[in-house]
Amino acid sequence: MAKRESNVDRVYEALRRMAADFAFKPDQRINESALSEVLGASRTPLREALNRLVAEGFLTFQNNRGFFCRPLTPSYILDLYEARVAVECEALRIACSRASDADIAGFADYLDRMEPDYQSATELEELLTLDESFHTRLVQLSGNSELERMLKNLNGRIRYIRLIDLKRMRDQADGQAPGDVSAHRKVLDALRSRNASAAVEALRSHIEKRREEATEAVRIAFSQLYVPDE
Amino acid sequence: MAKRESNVDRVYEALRRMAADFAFKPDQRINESALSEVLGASRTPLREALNRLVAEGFLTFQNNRGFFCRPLTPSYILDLYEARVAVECEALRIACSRASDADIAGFADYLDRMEPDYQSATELEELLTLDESFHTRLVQLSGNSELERMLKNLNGRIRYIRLIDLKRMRDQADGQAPGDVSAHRKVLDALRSRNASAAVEALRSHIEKRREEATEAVRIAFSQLYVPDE
DNA sequence: GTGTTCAAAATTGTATACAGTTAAAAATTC
DNA sequence: GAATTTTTAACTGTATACAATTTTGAACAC
Repeated sequence: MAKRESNVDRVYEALRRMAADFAFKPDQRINESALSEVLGASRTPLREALNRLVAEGFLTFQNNRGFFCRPLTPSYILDLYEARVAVECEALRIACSRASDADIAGFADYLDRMEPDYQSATELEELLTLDESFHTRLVQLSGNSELERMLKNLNGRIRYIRLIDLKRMRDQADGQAPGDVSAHRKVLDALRSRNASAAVEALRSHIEKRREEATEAVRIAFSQLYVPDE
Repeated sequence: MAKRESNVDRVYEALRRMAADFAFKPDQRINESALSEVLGASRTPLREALNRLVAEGFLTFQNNRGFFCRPLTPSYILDLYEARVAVECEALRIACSRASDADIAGFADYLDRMEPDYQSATELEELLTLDESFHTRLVQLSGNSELERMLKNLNGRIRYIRLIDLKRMRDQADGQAPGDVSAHRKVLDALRSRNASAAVEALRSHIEKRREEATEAVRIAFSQLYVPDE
């Protein structure tokens, strides 16, 4: 029986999760020796995994100084969401002209099946997974694996931001509830009628609205976090 | 005096160049020991560089089997060009609404200065660099470093395809000459008048036209390459 | 010849050692 | 006591060794 997962893969997955959840403090150096002990692997596979994460934009790297956790700044958040608009809207445009009727119907079914879960979800992680999977499946309808890869990367880096946003939405419940899928339905309806420009505009405004909320949520969370301590 | 560039950086750059120019045969395993000797470094930094390239999509990796050069297939080429449309068109849209007049004027100056070089360029590499820099600078006008990072990655992987395309354009000279910048001018004019939708459509059709040519050029190049040998 | 089995060789996976560099602490100067 | 230099410690960079795995190829059966 062949071993399916290598040590590097395991370490990589663990690190990605840690980076996505900001288990590392922003801009702080990551100590390789300490981390390798925690993860139960030597520095060699650890550094290979860290190099992957640098290439993917989760971490940064400086010569002879090591690996650092990338901090969350407003302009970084803006960049990530704009990149999502680029990737998702173009994927949707392609899907409108290229996806089969069967695939679109399958996507519609999926949304129907998920809606009850979406509205009854109590855990933020659960909500987040459902939201992410809507966007992922949408991009998959384009059949373009480069766009899919890009979205996966962006989603990984946006995860923490989304969590902060969802937390605020649940706590405050001003405006729409976290489980609102009406924006998703609007996109689906336009897709079903193969109206590319309407679909793209619906998706664009959905993502941009979420970006505004998220930026504000992160701003508030950080202002509460960085109270001058003494 | 601090050493600016590490061994990994040097190896990474060499490998990226090799991968972009298909110095490795498609789908063939990359021998780490042999390669480390060629590059004058041990396997440790070599593997770190290889891991970066896998994360960036230049190479693939299989557990216990090693690193492989990714083959050029028609659907892969399509995916890359579609991703370019996604990234560049959204960047252009953002640039239309956000770039300063001064930055746009600077971009126009750049195009004016480059046009003579473009038309007199004899080396394919030179033409390629000029074409790439137009698109890179365009994306930089958006001020979004994620889109810039994405384009850089795509350009790296498309390089070889573009070379094949330019070679064919020069050899055949059917249709437009390689040094034709009229499509670039059209994009610039729309950008200058801040007409986002016109600019985006001009850029989209430019990239898509190039994609069609490139796909055809690669098809022909490969059909000549893969003649049954005996 | 084709397919199978097994041994040998080659190759990858990872721990470890040590050199080179940076960061921290201590000593020194003003 | 603040700033500067020197010393020490910690950490990163990379070569190397060896274990685990895969590939190769020879021997064999049919």
